[in-house]
Amino acid sequence: MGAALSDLEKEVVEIFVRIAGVLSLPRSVGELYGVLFISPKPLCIDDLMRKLNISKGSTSQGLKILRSFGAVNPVYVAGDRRDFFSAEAELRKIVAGFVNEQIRPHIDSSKERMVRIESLLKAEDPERKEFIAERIDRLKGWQKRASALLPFAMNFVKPE
Amino acid sequence: MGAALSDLEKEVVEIFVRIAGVLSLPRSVGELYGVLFISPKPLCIDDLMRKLNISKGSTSQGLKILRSFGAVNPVYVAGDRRDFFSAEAELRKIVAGFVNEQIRPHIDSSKERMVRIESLLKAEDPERKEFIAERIDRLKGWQKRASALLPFAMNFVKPE
DNA sequence: CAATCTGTTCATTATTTTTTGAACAACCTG
DNA sequence: CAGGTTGTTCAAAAAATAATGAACAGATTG
Repeated sequence: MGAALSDLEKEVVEIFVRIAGVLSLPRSVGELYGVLFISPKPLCIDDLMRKLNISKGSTSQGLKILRSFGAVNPVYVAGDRRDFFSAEAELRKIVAGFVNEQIRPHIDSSKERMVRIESLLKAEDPERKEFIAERIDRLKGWQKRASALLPFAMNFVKPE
Repeated sequence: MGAALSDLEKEVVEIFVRIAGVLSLPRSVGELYGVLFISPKPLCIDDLMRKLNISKGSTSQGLKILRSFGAVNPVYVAGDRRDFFSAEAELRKIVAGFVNEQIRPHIDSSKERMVRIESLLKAEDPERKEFIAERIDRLKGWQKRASALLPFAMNFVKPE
């Protein structure tokens, strides 16, 4: 198990680095998941540091994030004190975890904001009121569709 | 038309600033769209600069981005040399523009990468080969589902 | 319990991203 | 075409984000 990444590993890691970018996660999180995803054996922090040339701090924090939405599972390795990890490969689980941890909070807070906006509307200048009311309705419609899309998307990701 | 934002405007802008964050767009892009979205009248660069206290450069660049995926429309105002803009309020159009401009390129490049990965697999050590082949298959499955989800999501956003 | 090993935390450093604003080009307008 | 507007560009500055690594805490082991 060499210290450096093979060409194949590099390509796979690159895929997950891109995905991390889309999801607004640090590059190192994508790197870590990529290496674990393509590794036949569970890896420990030290393996990951060496393979990716990143610091212990980044590795530890990155794994913490990956664990937080279930993208990585701890694996017990007999006779070794270190923590080992393998990539969760069931997309459904990862998506569910990610949505719950990183998406739901935003949705909730924007619902609260919408309530506030509707009460501010009342005090609005009559001239603009009609237009603004229309826009707020529209925005509510968008929000509703977005929340409806979420569970659908999660279901779309079927168990294999 | 006051220089500062009302409380209601601030709340609406805040919503779009959040959305911009999720989409990896600069804060100022969200601010600009927010102000335009809630404005009954088209606004020019100068209006936007003053309302948001941002520089002319940011305003110009932000509008350029918004135009690039059709989130903002130029509006002709008689007797005024300046360019005016209004927010595109049809979600379907914005989503379509955004997907085409910002998402498709990524999808395409990751398809190319997948081809490269499959050819690298051939040279893989037989011991690991089986496992890695399984992972690559899985990844291809994910990609396929993601591309299938896209058109569906776009269709989900129906015309009003 | 001293010595070692392992993972986490967090202040500092490095990197990336965004904003700024002055220079510029294009365009009116009289 | 001189003078005044208007929008764009881009080098430099500022701000936001991520990575580093030393200090630490807890666990294990002889």
